[in-house]
Amino acid sequence: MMRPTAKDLAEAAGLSLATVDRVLNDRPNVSAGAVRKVNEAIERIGFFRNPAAVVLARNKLYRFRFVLPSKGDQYLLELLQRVREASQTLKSELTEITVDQIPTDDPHQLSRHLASIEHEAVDGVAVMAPESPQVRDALSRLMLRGIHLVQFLSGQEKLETADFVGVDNFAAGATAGKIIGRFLGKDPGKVMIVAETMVARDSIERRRGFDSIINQQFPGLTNLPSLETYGDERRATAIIRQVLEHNPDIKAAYIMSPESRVPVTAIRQHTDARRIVIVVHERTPFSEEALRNDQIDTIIAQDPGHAVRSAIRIMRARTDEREPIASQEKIRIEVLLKENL
Amino acid sequence: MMRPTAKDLAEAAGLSLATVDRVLNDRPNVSAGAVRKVNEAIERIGFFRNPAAVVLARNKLYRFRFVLPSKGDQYLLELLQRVREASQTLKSELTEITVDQIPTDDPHQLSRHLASIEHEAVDGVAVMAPESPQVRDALSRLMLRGIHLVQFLSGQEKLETADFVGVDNFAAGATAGKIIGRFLGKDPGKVMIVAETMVARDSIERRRGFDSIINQQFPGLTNLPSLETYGDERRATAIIRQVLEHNPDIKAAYIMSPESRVPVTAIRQHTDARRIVIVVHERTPFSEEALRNDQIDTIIAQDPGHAVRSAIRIMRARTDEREPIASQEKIRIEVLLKENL
DNA sequence: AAGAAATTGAGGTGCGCACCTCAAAAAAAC
DNA sequence: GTTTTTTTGAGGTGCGCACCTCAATTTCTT
Repeated sequence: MMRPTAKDLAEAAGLSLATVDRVLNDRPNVSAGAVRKVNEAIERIGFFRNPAAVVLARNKLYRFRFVLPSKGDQYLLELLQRVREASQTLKSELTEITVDQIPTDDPHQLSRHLASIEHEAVDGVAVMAPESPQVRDALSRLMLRGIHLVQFLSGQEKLETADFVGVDNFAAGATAGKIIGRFLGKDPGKVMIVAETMVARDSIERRRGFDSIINQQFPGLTNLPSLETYGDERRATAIIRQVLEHNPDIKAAYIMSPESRVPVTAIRQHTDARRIVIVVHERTPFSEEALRNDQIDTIIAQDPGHAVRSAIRIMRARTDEREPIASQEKIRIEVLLKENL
Repeated sequence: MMRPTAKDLAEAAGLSLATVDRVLNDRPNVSAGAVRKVNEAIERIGFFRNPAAVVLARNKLYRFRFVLPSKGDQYLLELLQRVREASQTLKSELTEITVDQIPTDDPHQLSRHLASIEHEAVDGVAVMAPESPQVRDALSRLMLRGIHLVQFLSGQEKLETADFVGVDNFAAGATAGKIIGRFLGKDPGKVMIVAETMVARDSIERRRGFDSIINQQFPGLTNLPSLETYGDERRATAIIRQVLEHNPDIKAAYIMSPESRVPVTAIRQHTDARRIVIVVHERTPFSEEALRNDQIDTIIAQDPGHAVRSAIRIMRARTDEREPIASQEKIRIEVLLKENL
């Protein structure tokens, strides 16, 4: 009836509590036979450590940190909000979460910052930053110091030994392509593609996914070269306008950057008469509103709340030396229409 | 530096540990002044009970139960699988989950079963069952007995005092309508709609949502009356065939029931030449495969794993007398294409 | 003012485990 | 066979809280 305790386990294994404790906690000086006996008994009586007792006895705080860009778009704000929420909720669960905002586009500064993170201060770090060899090295060294790393929402080339939280950007691009292709039907036309920069790995993969679908399945459509805004509003508005004027047969636009306000506004200003299909990334107050007002047609999103919680769960599991549950930690590529917002 | 403990709290409040304990656990014989002092001190020093210690001291198991239909489709199997998974994971977290499979379409039997659930045996129950006044009463009585109820994935009319886990079926139907409308473009045509039965509230709401979008936004399309399969394969195949033959201008099909194998197979048999758009509900091995093979175009899904975990989290929160975190517990209407499976 | 009732304090126990020490027993090495 | 090393056992402490008892103090009654 009652859950078996370690004492029951010791009895079942025919050993003392001390030996059982040694086996359970991988302490030295245990014979192979004892290990076997204990494991057998665990199976036999169905023993589980009471996690509450473990936490209490270890009396340890989980200390996790998010390293995020210092400036960014609305999506970043959403993300920060979710981290704060999670932090609040987890305060009562022995988990302390801090956020460092760093100019992540400066590899020097970022890797210096990463180098300054001590194992004494933190158990796990979730980093969202663009790729660079320096950063990659800094991350590797972080892991060597025994800190559990989560590569958070894209950026770096995947380190094999680190966990990753985020979507498959090739698939995300492909999904955008499929939506645009199907919404346009058989009419031929051109597709405008806007990115903040094509240096980032995310943009490259999205573009590849997008191209692959359009080229294979929608031969009537032609993808224009990617427009890069460099986060500059004036530049963005100008080049979008120019491209729209030179290509009256543009039927759709794919905004790959998480910041969609500037491109969408620019497009809408110059296409009053034409109704072109627009697909953007990430759910933000702006994109949500735009979807509601029929300014855009679809949002391809990854739920930031999910991502944050998933990263935390993974860091927690790693700290406990457990395997994360893969199925639960996969971030879905969400397709949002006005109807399922 | 250290987390404040109850002892620190007592000191800060200028009271004894015993009184603090009385306040924290709502025990009798405490003056209003003491309550005030303690609450003030809690705010001041930022006290949180160590949940691990609470669980350990209370030494109590969470006992939750899922009441599900006894027979059903692949989606039900998925659901059972997810419940088993969660049950396995939570075994190590003092949570015990049982499943009762009941012929939920027999209100007598179901309400008798619900009546037999004792508060001594279970802290919370998640019920998935079609609506009926009898069942509704049985559920109300269940709650009066102090058992926390979650209305699980549709079925009953919502009880105000109970929690609900599931999607908005009107919105789900609307989403299906939007997809079909946009995929078909401007071509006029008819849409076939298949349900298991139109008695169930879910089907009715999905149909209403679907109709509202098609009628408002896609005037070229006409929705045919709902075909009811009653879960009978032969009947389903026959009526689908008949309707397809009588309506050569059918351009799309919306399968509302979670069982999509029979209708999709029937449709594909009789539309080799025509390529009609098919939207189905729920991700199952069949629907997933069909999407991969281009037999269908879109799946509207609600993640069963999510739903199960959400129901458990809610029952747990209620048992702890905490508020569930609403934002985390909302089940999304997922739009699945081949690309974002 | 005396008795009754309500409130507070002091102190103990147990929840299940981690972590520690010291002695005893068993196995290995010589 | 003796010494060294390894393995085991017994026992204790503390983690932070819930829950209980009994006595002491305060507040309310009349």
